[in-house]
Amino acid sequence: MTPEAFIQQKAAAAIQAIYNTEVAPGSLQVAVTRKEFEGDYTLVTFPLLKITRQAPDATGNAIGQWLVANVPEIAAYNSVKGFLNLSFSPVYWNEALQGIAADDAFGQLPSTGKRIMVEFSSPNTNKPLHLGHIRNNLLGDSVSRILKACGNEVIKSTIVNDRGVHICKSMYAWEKCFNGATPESTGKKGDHLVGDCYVAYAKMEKEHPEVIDDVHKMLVDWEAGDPHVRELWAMMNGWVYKGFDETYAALGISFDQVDHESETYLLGKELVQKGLQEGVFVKDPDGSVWCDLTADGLDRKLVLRGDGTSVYITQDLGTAERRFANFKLDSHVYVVGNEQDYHFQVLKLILKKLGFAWADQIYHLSYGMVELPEGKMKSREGTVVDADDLIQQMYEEAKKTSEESGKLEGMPEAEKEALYHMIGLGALKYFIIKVDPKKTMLFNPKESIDFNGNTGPFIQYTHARIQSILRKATVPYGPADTLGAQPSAKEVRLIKLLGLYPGKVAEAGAALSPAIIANYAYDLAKEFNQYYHDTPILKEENEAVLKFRLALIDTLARTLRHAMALLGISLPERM
RNA sequence: GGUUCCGUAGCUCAGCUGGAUAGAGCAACAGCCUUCUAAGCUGUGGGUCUUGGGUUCGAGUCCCAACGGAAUCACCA
Repeated sequence: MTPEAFIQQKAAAAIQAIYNTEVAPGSLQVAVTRKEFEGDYTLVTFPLLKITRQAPDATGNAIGQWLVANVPEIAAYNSVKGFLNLSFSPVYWNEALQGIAADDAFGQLPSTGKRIMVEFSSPNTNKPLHLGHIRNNLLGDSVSRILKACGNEVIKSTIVNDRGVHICKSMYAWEKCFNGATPESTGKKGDHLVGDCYVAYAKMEKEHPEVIDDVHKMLVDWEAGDPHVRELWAMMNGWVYKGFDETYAALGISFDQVDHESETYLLGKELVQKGLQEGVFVKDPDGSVWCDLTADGLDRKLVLRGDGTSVYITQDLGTAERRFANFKLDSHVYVVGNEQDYHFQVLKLILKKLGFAWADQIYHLSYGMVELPEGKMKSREGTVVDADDLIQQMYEEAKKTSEESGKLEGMPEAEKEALYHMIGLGALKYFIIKVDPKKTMLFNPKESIDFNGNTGPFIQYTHARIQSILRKATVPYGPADTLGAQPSAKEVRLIKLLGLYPGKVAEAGAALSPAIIANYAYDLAKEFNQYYHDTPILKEENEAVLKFRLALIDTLARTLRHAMALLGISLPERM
């Protein structure tokens, strides 16, 4: 039970005893005491005045007195202007810490028995990944880990947009003006080469607008299964996949289920027929099929063209239906930019009209764009921040900082390399993930990403500090030692923070917001560094106190590792 | 024009279901390494929480309106 819930329960008993009135424990307001006041948790008494018929302070005093007299865990109280501040006994905190230290699965919530699919990344195959994709990938990966920690079974999925006019554009340009260039012949990553083709095409179209007709013919040929076009398509997509795989590997991201639009783009057509029969859709004289959403405050939405071909939402309807059926999903999270808010609103609504009960279990994790100081990234103007470049840049920054510090002497070269990657990635991931997903965020390439302050490396560094102490410890220690000494005020603060963690995991899962975990991890690291600064650990002569502290910081390190792992960030032993 | 999201320190961001004097980091300035890792710690300065109403004992938080910014409203994906 959390300390808040404990106080709610006991305060309700107090009110019952003193005022002979029953209140629901959950309705009582309990918050962490502000640090300028004495106490651990605060009961807000204002809402109780109607029951007590007393002034705020008198109410606080009455309840406080009863609690101290009847609840052994509560050691002291003071009442200030309607705020009843309660202090727990030291033993309470010892036991709280012990509970956490002895729990190997601390941070892992009980199973819900639910299966959730998280779709993210879903790239186009005509250009390399950029910073916007990184935000998508990191959010999707992290949310998957968080939902797992919340006790769900999670299936990470992506749908590769491998067909359509965009890839035909790259194919067209490659045939016209790349002289058979390949990743091997140019030494270029495949996705970058195909991206170059796309840029080259844009230039061609500007000078000769008629080339678009050839591209459209290519698309028609593709759909007809023309061997030459299919072969070219397969080859170029193959290059892109290889390039993407490298980027995913560098980011530490993987999928359980990979779909390709070339295989799913025809899905949803039967669903349209079903909708027509049920009167959910209507057919216009030209043969096109629509869903009328005007009664819901939206427009009419096309679901099938007059020539019988599908539009984007057609296959999305079909894909959703197939996934819920095939995987027996309880819910489905789509990590897609906020530019598609309207699309998902419509998608859910149509699925609901088609009678699917699970339509309400579709969540659009809508995230904001990443902007540069000059505004939006534009591939045509060359202001896109390339994912591979950025990852490389962070690695170099980490290497430089590490070498300057000189702390890695004697470490094997291979280990150093791995560490630079870990730190560079940690900086990048944390930078992106600490921001509330729904907010537009700013990236300034000139300032790059900091390694000081509220950053990934700060937390990694904190962890390395703790591990350094634990390595040097000469006495054994374990969960039982958490009972061996009375915690100081700073130690109580740390234990209190630790206790918040499972709640933060639940909160992050409910809000689909990894930022909650990131900010928590920062608070915990920050608090430890203050503690570290003025509390010597290894120098402590009282062995019971020494062991208590070792057990405490070991638990801290473990919790930091767990939290950061939910963000896909590893913490080093040294740095 | 309709809908949705956003607006907190010079900059980047926190702020839990409404609670006490709105917090961090960066940048600026001043300190702390013969002492467990200075990627750290301590301190100073910096705010009409866009504005105006409303609900409430109490509003950065909830409601309404205005202003500013973004996205979207395709037989594109």
